[in-house]
Amino acid sequence: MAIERYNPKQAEIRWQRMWEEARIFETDNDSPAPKYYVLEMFPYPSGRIHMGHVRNYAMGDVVARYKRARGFNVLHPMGWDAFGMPAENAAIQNKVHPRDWTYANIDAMRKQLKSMGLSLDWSREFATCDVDYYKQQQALFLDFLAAGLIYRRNSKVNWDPVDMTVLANEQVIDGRGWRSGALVEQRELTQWFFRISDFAEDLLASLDELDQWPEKVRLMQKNWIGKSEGLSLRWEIADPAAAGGATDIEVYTTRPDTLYGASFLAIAADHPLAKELAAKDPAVAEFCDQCRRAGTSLAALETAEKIGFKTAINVVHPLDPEWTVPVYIANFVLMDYGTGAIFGCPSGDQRDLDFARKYNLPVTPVVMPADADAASFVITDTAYVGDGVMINSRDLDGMTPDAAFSAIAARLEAKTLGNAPQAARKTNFRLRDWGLSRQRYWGAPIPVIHCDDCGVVPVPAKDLPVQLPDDITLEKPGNPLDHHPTWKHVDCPACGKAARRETDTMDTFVDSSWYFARFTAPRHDTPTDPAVASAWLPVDQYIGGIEHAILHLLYSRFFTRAMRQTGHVDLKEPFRGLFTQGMVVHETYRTGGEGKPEWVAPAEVVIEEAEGVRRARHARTGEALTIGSIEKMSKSKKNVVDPDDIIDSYGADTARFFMLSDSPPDRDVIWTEAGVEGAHRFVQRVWRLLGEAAPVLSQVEAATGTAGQALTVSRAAHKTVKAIGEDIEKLAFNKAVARLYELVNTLAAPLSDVAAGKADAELKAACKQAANMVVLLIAPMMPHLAEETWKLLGNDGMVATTPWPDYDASLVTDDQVTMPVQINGKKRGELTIDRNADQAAVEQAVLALDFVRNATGGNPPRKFIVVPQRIVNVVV
RNA sequence: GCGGACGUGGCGAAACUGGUAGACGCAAGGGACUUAAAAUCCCUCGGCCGCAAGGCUGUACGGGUUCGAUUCCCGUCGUCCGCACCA
Repeated sequence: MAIERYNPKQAEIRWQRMWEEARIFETDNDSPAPKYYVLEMFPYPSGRIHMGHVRNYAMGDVVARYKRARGFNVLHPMGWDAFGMPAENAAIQNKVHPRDWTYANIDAMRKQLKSMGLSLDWSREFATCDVDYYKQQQALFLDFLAAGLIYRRNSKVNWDPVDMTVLANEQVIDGRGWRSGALVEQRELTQWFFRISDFAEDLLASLDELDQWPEKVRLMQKNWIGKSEGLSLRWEIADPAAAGGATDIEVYTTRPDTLYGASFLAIAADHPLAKELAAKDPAVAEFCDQCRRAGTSLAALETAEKIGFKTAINVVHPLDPEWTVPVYIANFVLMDYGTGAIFGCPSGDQRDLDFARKYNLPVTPVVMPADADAASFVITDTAYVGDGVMINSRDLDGMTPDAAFSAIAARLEAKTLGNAPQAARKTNFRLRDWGLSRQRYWGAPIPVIHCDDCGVVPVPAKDLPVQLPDDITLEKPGNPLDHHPTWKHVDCPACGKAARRETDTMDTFVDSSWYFARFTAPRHDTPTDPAVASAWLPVDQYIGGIEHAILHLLYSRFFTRAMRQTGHVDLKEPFRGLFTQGMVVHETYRTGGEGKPEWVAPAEVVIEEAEGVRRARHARTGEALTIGSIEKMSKSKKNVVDPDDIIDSYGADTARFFMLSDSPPDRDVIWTEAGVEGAHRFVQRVWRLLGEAAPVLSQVEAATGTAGQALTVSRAAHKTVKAIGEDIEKLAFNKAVARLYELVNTLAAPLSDVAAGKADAELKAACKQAANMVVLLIAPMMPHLAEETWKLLGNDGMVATTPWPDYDASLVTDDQVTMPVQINGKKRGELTIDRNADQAAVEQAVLALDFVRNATGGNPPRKFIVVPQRIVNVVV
């Protein structure tokens, strides 16, 4: 019987409307069902969704629909990370207000997302640029400020003197502003900071509990936090007059065990002592300037030679009053790590060694490998950083470095210099406090007021929101809020005198550090409804790109702790499960010219294959094109495929299904036209097979088969139900897809028999059951096709509200197992035997096999290994 | 430089906890149906030998442990990612 091809265009819109009208994806906070919160990283409203979004949201939607079918009360919201620079850039380029540009983009993208048929609760939607959202964020700011979690200090920033703006490190390219091209200056500005470094220890320790996070992300965060244990140690200045009165220099070291190998001290160019010397000596000043200039260019750092400036200062070795070492100012010492000063042990640190060789400083080995000979062990051009045994270290000789560390730490902690212990054990972190001030318009205003008399005065909570003005000029360089004629002028809330608003806005990372909490009660009149937030959080499954492995996730973890401290939530870790999905990549095509490639979009390319060689040519001009490497879809390489085009020609189900098939979800997936067509063939195949059998099956009650072909059908279906459930739990969507193909392949013949009227009652019943299972199994991935076929098969209600099918455990294990039989570890045959056959029975059966008898020659085998239900190995 | 991940057919991949390597898909080749095309269906598809049955070989490379290794260990090569003068 012929059946019309499936028309996704009509069906998909129809079902999207049905779901929306029935409001089945709107989540009730009061449902008694167990909660499940699945969240995909919310998008920046750039204007159009891209294939990366399709992949991300397809995955999240599988989880959401699956968990819903499993009886969970699922929260699956969507919103917009809507503040940020692109809106300002667009405003300048297109003369459109950042707000209008942003909300227009949101409208366009919402429409696109809706066409994907995602089971989202749109009633909770918000954008971070909504006044209500940033009002609540300002309230959080005030609470954090009151709790001492935010402070203000001077800090160096990258300043673009042409655009008159602060640049993020990523916006500084080769020492120049990314847009103006002007040489970037280092400026000191007063900035607001979150005290994230106070939480370093806890943020690090809690990583161990995040066992549903990728190991890779945990490791990246661990390295980013960068804990090191060492000793803070003061060296007495031998000649205080040369140091302008300072009496000691404090250094930080993780290797106090190498103290007897010390041959110099080095301080950063920004060290207070260096600044003091520079004030008196132009040569020092010149050297320090040179260090700072080199420091602005990241590229220069990699190749920078270690250079130093020898000061007139000498310091006394902490363990030998007769021993002094010189003090250098050095370009490789950083002021913002440790104390900005180090002691150099050239034998145990490559940088120190390079430095010592350059300035002819002594190199004394103090640690050698345990099996080396102390008399002959020398350091030439490679420092020895490994473990081993102490040498040339007086009474420490023979100890391990660990023991020497403790011994020296104990000795110097007990010794006093001035009126204080000379040394103290100290833990250092690489993690810096998070600067949140941005000198921009399109962000949440920082709600404080500066008063000449009262200083910094928080905006009273009743005066929130501090709303962005609409009438701004973006063409003029600098911060639009600062040069707005009236906005910043207010009266001081404390004394009533004329005062000024803070004109800085918040870093957009602030917006995304708590949105997951806001979704739990998005219209509440405080940042969260603490009881509701605590019931929903943590997010059970968070899905997004690996590019947020450090900053966004770390900031969100900090924010959750800070919100707990201020009573907004009662948990520490916001995301229980994290999944980082791979990118969508595509071949690139370019015109032949070697010098300047012209990239050509896939939509304009025709691929031909002859004699195993793929060739590309331009669809319009016929010009031969070079097929380039496979890369992340990007505008610059033009290798983008527009989701709208795909949904338009194949439907959302095909796009979703293809995004989930083939590649493991954490790996990159290659978008190919052939692959999409393969996915679409499957959509049509399911439709055809079920559709042709539907006239019969819709008249039949589903039942499990008990014998013959009916039993085979039921076994296959039940096994797949079990396997796909397990696959989705593990987010192994590619495997779930493979099993669907497999099941549909085995059902093809029986379903054709049913359609042709060649099936008996039992087979029909088994096929009905199996067909229903297929529909329910494809539903999380291809929800529209599922609804359509569900109806076709004569079932009631919507798949979206139908529970996940149960499988019969007795059907998923076979009575007989076929085990490979190996002789000396090589497979020589098979044995099919009762599943529960004991060792002796297996042994007897195996020894009776012809090829085994030939191999053993009738003799008893040397060894006989049986792994039950797995394999047999006979060693002869 | 430091840290980590990975390396399996022409391609994307699968293989539970050390137990039949290559499921499933794509591409390719052959065939059926068709006036033809599309669609659909059937067959082949790691390499070598063989008419066949079957055998040998094969998971980057070289070793090792084991009855048995894609999986564990050591070394080499390659690719990718993160951090980076962090004391």
